[in-house]
Amino acid sequence: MRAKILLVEDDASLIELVTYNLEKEGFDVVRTGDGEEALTLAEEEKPDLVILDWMIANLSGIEVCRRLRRSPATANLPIVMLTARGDEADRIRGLETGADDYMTKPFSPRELIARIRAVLRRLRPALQGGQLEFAGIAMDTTAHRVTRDGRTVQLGPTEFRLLRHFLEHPGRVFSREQLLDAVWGRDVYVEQRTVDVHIRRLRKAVNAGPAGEELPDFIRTVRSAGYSLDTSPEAQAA
Amino acid sequence: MRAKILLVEDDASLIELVTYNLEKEGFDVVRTGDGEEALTLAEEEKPDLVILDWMIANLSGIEVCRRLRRSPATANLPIVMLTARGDEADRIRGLETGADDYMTKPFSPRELIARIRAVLRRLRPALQGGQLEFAGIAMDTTAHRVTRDGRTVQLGPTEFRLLRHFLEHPGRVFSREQLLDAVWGRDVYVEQRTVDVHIRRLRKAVNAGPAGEELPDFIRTVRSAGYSLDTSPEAQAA
DNA sequence: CAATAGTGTCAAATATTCGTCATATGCCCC
DNA sequence: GGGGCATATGACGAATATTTGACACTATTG
Repeated sequence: MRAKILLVEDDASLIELVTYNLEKEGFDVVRTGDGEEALTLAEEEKPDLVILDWMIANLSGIEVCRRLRRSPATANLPIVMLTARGDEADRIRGLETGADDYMTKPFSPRELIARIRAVLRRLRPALQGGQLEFAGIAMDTTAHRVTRDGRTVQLGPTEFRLLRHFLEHPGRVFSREQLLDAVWGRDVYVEQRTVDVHIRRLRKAVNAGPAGEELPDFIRTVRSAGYSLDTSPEAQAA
Repeated sequence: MRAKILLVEDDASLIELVTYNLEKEGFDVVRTGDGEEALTLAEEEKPDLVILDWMIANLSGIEVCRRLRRSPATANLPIVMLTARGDEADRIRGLETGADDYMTKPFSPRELIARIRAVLRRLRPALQGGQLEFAGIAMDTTAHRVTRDGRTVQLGPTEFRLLRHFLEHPGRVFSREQLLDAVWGRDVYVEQRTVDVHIRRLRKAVNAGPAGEELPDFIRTVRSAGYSLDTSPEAQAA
């Protein structure tokens, strides 16, 4: 998932420089140079992070920061302040008002990116790792939660590990033996056919539609070879 | 609760300066100038944050950072790198290796404190003596008060810490072992099943409705994995 | 120092998940 | 079209994991 960044800045050349670098790094950028508008955009666009200049029109950056923190909808939005005021007192004031990081101009775009990533790494683990996704099936490994098209799917521990293994190796075909090694453990003695049963349980749970009916199967049976996530174009489209 | 800070630094005058300022601000400080020892202390002392100098004995700061991130026990420990190397490339390397913030010498102690607070505000909201809230359950960590839908909930000390831990990491699943480490302390020998009992007591206290009846459970049991705050959409709606 | 609240263990009661089997169904090749 | 396999499916007792109530013991409080 791409992270969306709200850039609040009124210096045209800086906007260009920062936008260019952010987009190059795979972020979506929304821009404004106006403090009031920044507050509106923060609510409406639901950005993952705000870069906030101190000197902007209508409302100072620090005031925007304060208001963002006060509104429940944006109280947790990560904020990186970015400004020409290099004064120690200002930096401290910015941080105490609720900014997560503070950089003074002139700054290195690469360092800005690195700091943004550091903040996001903390705040949106989902944007980093722990999150696996495939054709509408999403797994959060830290929360131990699986959803299909947004609806929670109930899985037993073994089915959970099995699905994780498939999601970690999309498309690849695994023999029953390989699956037993990877999912059950190398030294467990279990019938190979047991895998079939768990594949069945996994299919049943994940393919169950909202109205009790069947969604397209996401596991491909490869006769005489094993199973894999179905990465064929038809399955993807579904 | 006072936050404990591990200061990894070998310049005596800096140690003194930083320690003085941290203690004045109400932090507990643990110190070492040795990289290997830093790793041991990070595990044993369970600090809330590490201040890490780049140039230290035995292992470089960056290597310590890398290893802290790699070990599951310390992977989430906040790290502020602090060093004379002001090189942009070094700063970026530090941030990319997993540091949460990066300051270069010479630095202002007040700014260091402000940055530490900014990081802790994110990572350990409870240390700031704030308000934690989730789905109608509110905890005032300074007043040691918990309410559900406005009604006060009576909790024992252990249940309180347990709930706080969940509120600080919403949605994340913790094994019994992790909970014992985090809530009871690393060196306490207690049966893992004891966790179940406290989960039960916590549930009983918090889920008790006004008319003596049951509110929806806010803790999710993840079979064979542990427990978590229930952040599923269904639970949120309730 | 008595009263009360809080803790950690245990064991019985439940609840869920697992592995296997027998049978049904499908697929491929002759 | 008919073997001969391979996979799918439903059922079930066994194995695991969690919930719960009771109890003895330890802090804490006044």
